[in-house]
Amino acid sequence: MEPRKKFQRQGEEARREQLIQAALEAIAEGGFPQATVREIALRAGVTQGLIRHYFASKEELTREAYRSFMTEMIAKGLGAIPAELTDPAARLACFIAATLRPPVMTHRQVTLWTAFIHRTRSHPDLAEIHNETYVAYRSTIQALLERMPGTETRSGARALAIALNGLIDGLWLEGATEENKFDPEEIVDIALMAAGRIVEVDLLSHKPAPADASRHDRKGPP
Amino acid sequence: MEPRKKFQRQGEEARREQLIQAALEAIAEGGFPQATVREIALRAGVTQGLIRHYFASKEELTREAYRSFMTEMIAKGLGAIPAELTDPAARLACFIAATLRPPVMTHRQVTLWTAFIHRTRSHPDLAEIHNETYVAYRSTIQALLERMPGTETRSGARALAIALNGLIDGLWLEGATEENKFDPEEIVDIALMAAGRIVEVDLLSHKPAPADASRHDRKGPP
DNA sequence: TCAGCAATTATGCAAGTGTATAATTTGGCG
DNA sequence: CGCCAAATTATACACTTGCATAATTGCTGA
Repeated sequence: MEPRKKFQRQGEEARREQLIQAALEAIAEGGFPQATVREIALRAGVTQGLIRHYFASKEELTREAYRSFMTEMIAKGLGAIPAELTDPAARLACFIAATLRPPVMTHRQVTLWTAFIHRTRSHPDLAEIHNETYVAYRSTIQALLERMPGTETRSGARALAIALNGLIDGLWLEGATEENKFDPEEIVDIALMAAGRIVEVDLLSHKPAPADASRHDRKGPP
Repeated sequence: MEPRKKFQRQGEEARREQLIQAALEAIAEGGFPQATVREIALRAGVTQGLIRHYFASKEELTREAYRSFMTEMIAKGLGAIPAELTDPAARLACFIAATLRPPVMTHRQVTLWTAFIHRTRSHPDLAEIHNETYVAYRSTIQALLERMPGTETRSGARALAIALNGLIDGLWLEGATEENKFDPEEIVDIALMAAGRIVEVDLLSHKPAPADASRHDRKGPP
């Protein structure tokens, strides 16, 4: 008879986070149907009973994973705007570029998004999370627009924010779909060109330089 | 003992179409997980064995449903452009407006799209269908652009087509998500404004009148 | 050190899934 | 009419799923 599996105890917080990450990994790699309780447990290196111990149901784990995913993604986009940058156009350009580059525009991210967005349609609790994060996202854009020329009226700002939001979302979706192999920076250039024309301000001249990929895996100088 | 169910024979073509429509209905209403073989059969008014008789597997039914759905949706958008319309700007405006109005921009359509797009990530055969239809869609836009000013160079036309495609897709997705209750025509106006600025041509003046809803359910005059 | 409790594993179960196969009915054709 | 292939129904099966519950183990505090 095989011996019982050895294990280490972990704090509640760490385990929950670990299970959430394992769930996201499973969904990203195999799609939602493959992300069974057993598969998630396997990836987390635990047995399936533990999931039930920390989450009342698989639905609850799904909810938390969705919230974690969306929150983190928005933070990544906003975090790319340097605090010391004051020019509204430059800030907007920064946000757009960050949204259309890794780690936000990624095959994995889009896959996860598509997985959740469908569930959103039949699960009101997921729809609520979608709403919260979506509103936060669009008001972010609107805030970036507010100090720019041509946005004197509220209705004007609203329309521009909706248009920009659509453009960015659409390009994000398009750009991370594996088959349309775009040059990494092409989507950013197109987005800045188009967004600039929509708000009638030159954004391309404020394009931030892409992160240097050669330094990506390094923590310090060689 | 209950008597065996009575049935009528139908031609192969009719049955296949019927099953495909039932599958789409099931997916649209209950999401992909609810669209089981039994559920689809129930909606089609047949027993589950029949599905297997016409489709080698559920996967095959899914494929055909996806293809049918996408083909029909593209046709709806293109079909809205009157043949006698020659002005390129007017034709583009027509296409955009049709894409952002019913029956293309609809909660049901977006729900179906989200259902399939996720499956696309793990099923190469579905990804292939996605690609086919997607390429057709974007080259449609590019064709509409080709005779417009500012698209002299190929690269210019390509960039504009990508931008426009992103804008339209993003607004389509946004506009049919139930929570953001937009005024029906608001999205169209915003799209024409933004697209017009991107291609630097006035599109709003070419906006086609919305279909008269009051005549919708009528076949003829009262 | 050791008892006790929470964390974790192990096992089982009922429901639902896609699919295979056998049994019937239908409609057309001689 | 009567027959036969094809269409359709009915039944069964093996498998997976989420969840519940019992059995163990690791850790901590006295």
